[in-house]
Amino acid sequence: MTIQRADTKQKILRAAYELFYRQGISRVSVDAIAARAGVTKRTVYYHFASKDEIAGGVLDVQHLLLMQQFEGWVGGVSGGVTEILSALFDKLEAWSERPDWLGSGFSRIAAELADMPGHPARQAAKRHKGAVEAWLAERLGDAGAMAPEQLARQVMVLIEGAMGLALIHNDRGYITAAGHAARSVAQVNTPTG
Amino acid sequence: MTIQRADTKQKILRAAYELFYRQGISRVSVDAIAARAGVTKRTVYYHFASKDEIAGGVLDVQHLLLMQQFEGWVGGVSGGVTEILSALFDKLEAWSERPDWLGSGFSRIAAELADMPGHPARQAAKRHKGAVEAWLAERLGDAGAMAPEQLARQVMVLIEGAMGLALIHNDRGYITAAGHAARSVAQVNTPTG
DNA sequence: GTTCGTCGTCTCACTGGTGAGTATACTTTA
DNA sequence: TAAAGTATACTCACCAGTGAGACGACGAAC
Repeated sequence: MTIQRADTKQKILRAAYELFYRQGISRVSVDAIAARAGVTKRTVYYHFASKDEIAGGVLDVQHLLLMQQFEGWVGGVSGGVTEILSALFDKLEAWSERPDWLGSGFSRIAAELADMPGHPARQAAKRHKGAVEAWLAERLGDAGAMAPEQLARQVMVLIEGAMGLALIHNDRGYITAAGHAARSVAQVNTPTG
Repeated sequence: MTIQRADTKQKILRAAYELFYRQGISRVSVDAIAARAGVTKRTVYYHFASKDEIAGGVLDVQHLLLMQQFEGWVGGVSGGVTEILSALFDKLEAWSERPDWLGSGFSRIAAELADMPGHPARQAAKRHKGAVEAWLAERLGDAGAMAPEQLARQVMVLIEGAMGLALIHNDRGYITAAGHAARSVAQVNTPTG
């Protein structure tokens, strides 16, 4: 039955996401995914051709969810560039307070698979980061930034670095610092007024 | 013989470094390390108690090498904050041009082991990043930065993010952008003059 | 409206291979 | 000869992926 099928597949994807986010791809076995989803491994391989395909599926779902997340965080902000950046980094900081927070799953998987540029999960990470940057550039442009693409790229670097160092040091102060830096960069980037 | 012993141990560490840097820890087997070092696995386990201990040893060596690297890059720069930051990001960009470049090994291993804060390699990464930040703060303070610790932290975020995104997108433009951002941040941070 | 065959979905049990780590014995050198 | 260092050959657990078939729903035949 179609409904049953979709349900099982979603269960597998959810289980895989939880495990992949915590442990990365290499250290998670398909057996573990199956066990967490409450099905047998053979069922997993009925729905997915390979472990890599599961990873690809997980990241596709996450990409959609995260774009909604960003839109929800910043979509309603009505001020200028500074207000957008403040809102963005505040939300990032709040997100990082969650007890199960382990940084950006996309970045961590890209780091894990650094030597495999063609891996589906690497490609998904690249597409995701590119989409976020483009979305941010548009938001910043609408808010009156002078060189929105350039500013968006610098802000992306700050987000990426803040997540990485907050994780390494288990210190959210890096996100605060990145927020300050983002506003400094925007200030230099903006016609004085 | 002590010399022989040290020699074999160094060979193992070098082989392990090359494999770990490329593939991370999980995907590298002790068999592979032994093969690359030209010894048997039993010999590896004579010199190291476990795979984790090999990883820790590798990162300890890398930490020393990288601190020398940074000192070599920036130690001779005699200008102010802007000159130091320019030199730093120029060197980072040049480093990233190397064909076998795969970002910061410390960051990538920290990402891989995100769920294991007590792992020796995680601890080593944390110590390393902390040491670099402290060193940078000192350099920036000597060069006349107003709030060197704060600036160093922001620059660390930019370095971290630049490495991460340059790797994901295979685009060194992120390092250039980070360099510009660093100088913007420093400019805001500095008494006008 | 009951039997039958088919299809989508799922399980059990397995393969071939690799993982970390080790028991034991041989070699070299002081 | 005693100790350090290396090798052969192994244990046991786990891995990605598969072969063969069981279960239940559903339409067709009668």
